[in-house]
Amino acid sequence: MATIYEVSRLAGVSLATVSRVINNTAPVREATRVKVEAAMNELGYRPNSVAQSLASNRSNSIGILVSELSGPFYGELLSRIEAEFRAVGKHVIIAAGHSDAEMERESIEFLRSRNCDALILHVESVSDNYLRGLADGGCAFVLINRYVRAIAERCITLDNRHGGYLATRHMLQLGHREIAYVSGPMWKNDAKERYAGHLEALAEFGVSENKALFFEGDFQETGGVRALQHFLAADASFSALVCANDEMASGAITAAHDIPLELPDQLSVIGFDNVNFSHYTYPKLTTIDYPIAEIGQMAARWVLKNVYSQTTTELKAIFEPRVIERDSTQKI
Amino acid sequence: MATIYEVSRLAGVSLATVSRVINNTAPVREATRVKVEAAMNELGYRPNSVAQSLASNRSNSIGILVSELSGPFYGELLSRIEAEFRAVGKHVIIAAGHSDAEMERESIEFLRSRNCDALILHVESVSDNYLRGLADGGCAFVLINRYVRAIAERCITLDNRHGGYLATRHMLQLGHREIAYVSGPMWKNDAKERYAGHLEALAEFGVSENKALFFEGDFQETGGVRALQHFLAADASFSALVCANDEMASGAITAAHDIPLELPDQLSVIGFDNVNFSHYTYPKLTTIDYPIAEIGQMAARWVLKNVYSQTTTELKAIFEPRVIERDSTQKI
DNA sequence: GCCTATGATGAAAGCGCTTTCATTTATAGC
DNA sequence: GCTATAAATGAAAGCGCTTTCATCATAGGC
Repeated sequence: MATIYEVSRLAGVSLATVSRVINNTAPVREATRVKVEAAMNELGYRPNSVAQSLASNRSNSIGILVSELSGPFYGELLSRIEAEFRAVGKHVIIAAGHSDAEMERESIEFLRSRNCDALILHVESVSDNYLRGLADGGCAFVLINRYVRAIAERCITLDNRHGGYLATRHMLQLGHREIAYVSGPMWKNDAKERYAGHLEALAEFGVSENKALFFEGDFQETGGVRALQHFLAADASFSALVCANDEMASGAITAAHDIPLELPDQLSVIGFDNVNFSHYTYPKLTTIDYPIAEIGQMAARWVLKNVYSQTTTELKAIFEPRVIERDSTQKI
Repeated sequence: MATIYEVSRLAGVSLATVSRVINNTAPVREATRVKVEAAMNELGYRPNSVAQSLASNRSNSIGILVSELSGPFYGELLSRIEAEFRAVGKHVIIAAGHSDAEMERESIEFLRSRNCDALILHVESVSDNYLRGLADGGCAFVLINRYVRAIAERCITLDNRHGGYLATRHMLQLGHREIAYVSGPMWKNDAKERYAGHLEALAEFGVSENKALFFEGDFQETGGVRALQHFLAADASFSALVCANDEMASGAITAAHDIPLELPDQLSVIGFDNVNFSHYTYPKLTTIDYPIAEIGQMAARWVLKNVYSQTTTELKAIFEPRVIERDSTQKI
């Protein structure tokens, strides 16, 4: 691989000048630029990005930490973030935190040791305090899907509470009054918020909460299966099932088929997230849209603006969910 | 951030010695090692990976190019590859090629310009010739899910033909004789191979091919929908539907529900890939397992062995598919 | 034509590490 | 105790770039 030195020799100019034409960082006479470009072409020169990083103290790499690389949710996120950075010649290093505090911390350290210019973090288990400390320590990062007051300006979130509210309100507006709720793990913030929204909608319609119609699942498909079995075994009476995510909704639908229960005639089901398999269920799942790609895009733009000082469109910190009505819900 | 120089000063040794304890690259007296480690701890020293890369000509980064970052298929692949490299302190840079020759080429160049030590490529559009040239050019890469004879030692593939064979044989063994086939785009190699396997199974059972029962789809859900509509509109007679991937199978199932057609009573459907949503369909999809995670793992090990000279378990180049029987197929 | 302001360019000093080679120190053999 | 050998360490030269600072060329103002 040719180096900048060889290019400078061939073009008959100094290293500095070649660097200038590469980075367009200072005016260069047209004739000189042409000479340099010709030399670069002749040698098939490509700058060594590692050397550039060392000298400029910029790696042009952004670390992304998500809980899982697989699963329908994060793929879209990564996809959008990658596209956004790729367009400006920066690259993305990925790591998985697996919803475990220790692994999340270790992953963050790993990414930092890689000299990332910035991090985009989707962490669930690490403490608010840790994140605050990270920010104080001068680490450039933006937080996705989590709100930490002390570093509010770095948080990009979905209004989960409103989403929970919309889901249950949708059922209420269809006339349902006996509404079972399958929550995610209550230690997870989004699970708590969605549930709070659920209660809010119930209250608004004057429906009192029935503890027998609450089940804490695990955000996995099996959680939905167990939830439905639990409600049925307890002989609970309900015409609608609100699930805190699509995986559990899908599990519940599967379990319902096995009973069998006619959907949506005997039971209306709504999910949350609008992951891309949600229309593969039968009946197609009504759900709450989680604009994860947009959120990823916004996170990327946050980095572009705050770390790379690029002017960009207005940043948006809170995204609004909305109901996607398909076939799994119905008037009672 | 502390530098190696400060550590050496504090420990009262030379740069070289500190480097030796960091990399464990030459024997260091125990007492010295302890001093150095104490100094590193005191300063909270972490080596600058960019400087390491520049000096050692090793970036410890591996570029991964897949068609899409989203979608059920690639997530698992990335997940496994990341885990494998992470365990040995290396990181993964990702890029998407979007099944477009130009973008694939550009992505490869992008990754190379990032000084990746090796590339793991899942490319569909770029030519065999280009790949051969890449190999000749000294680029270290391994190819996933594609076989190019000239660089066979770099290819890790699934036996797609055998998979296609298994899918159709499964139907034949259930007693089906009128079997419709929904192919992927025939310019894609795996689509061609799977179809070849289909024909092989038909031949083995003495069933002659019926052109009216072939449809070329796009590997997308809509392709499956259109396929079923096409066959029905043509008034074709068939009791089984073999789809070249799960997306199309899912589309076909959706379309069948709309007719409505009782599944699997009136029609047996089989997919291919065993992506993670395939059991969300109703009835749960019988399919051919594509061990994508294992393939990813093998690709990572190929790199570990051939690029980083690590001793590792035996490498395997061809993986075998197998039938995953669920509820969408049934004896006739 | 001379002076100044400005635009172009080059020399050279890093960036933080690895690695070679020479030197020093410890170990063993007698 | 002395030499031959091995083990441990240090000095210094890069790795390929960016960036500061000084210098040189050019053009306009009078």
